[in-house]
Amino acid sequence: MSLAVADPAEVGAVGPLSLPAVLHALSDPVRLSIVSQLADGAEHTCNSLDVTVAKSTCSHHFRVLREAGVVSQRADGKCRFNRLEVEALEASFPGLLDAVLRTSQR
Amino acid sequence: MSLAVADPAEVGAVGPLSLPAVLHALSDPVRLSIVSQLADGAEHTCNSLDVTVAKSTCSHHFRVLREAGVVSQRADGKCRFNRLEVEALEASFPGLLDAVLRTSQR
DNA sequence: GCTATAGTTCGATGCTCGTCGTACTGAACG
DNA sequence: CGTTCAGTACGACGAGCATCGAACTATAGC
Repeated sequence: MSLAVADPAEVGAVGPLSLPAVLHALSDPVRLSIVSQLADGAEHTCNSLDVTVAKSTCSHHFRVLREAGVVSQRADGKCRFNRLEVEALEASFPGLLDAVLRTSQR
Repeated sequence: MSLAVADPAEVGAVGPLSLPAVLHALSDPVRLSIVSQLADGAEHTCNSLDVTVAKSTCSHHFRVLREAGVVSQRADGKCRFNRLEVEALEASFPGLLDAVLRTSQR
């Protein structure tokens, strides 16, 4: 069964946005790279990103980012488009994303 | 012997200040609380902080923060005074500390 | 010299995490 | 219907981590 209710790792996991969870999600180099690549504002599929890990590992990292509320996912046909949750992050932790991206993108 | 050379967890661990390491150091609730309490700019000893963990655990957390370059330590008699490395953090990751403190202090 | 105090170090323990390959699901396209 | 493609779920494995108590070091005070 899969009725698309509020799964823990559902697409737009709208939780209280815990700061430790967000910081932990950003503390992994692979996830930091993902977030960095997602920062162009466009939607990306898992495959369209430049990651050096296996597919399942990539899926795991997206799950962590999703559960922390850092990214959201939208299914469209075969693909799942991922988006940085810029507004939600900015609302909860103003300036945090900017500070992280400023140094990780360079 | 202890000639005060460059130990890995020396007082003023001046490394390249890795962003993942800093984020990981800040991603633990206990350490976040420590940093938050250190944010008044004053120096604190381990004992003068309000932490709920054992002494050895506290020492461990300070070590992690030290190795990430988030805090530095100064020995004076029996006590070790800890300081937030505001300048170093601001130089490496401008705005990051502010963004973290703004939401964790409230 | 003893004792109290502040912190570190040292196992030990149990949990979490990052990684992988494989199996699975679900959609598109013949 | 069968196949391919995108992504997830499931173990499994090794490493790291948070936690503790106990032993240790070093300083200060008596």
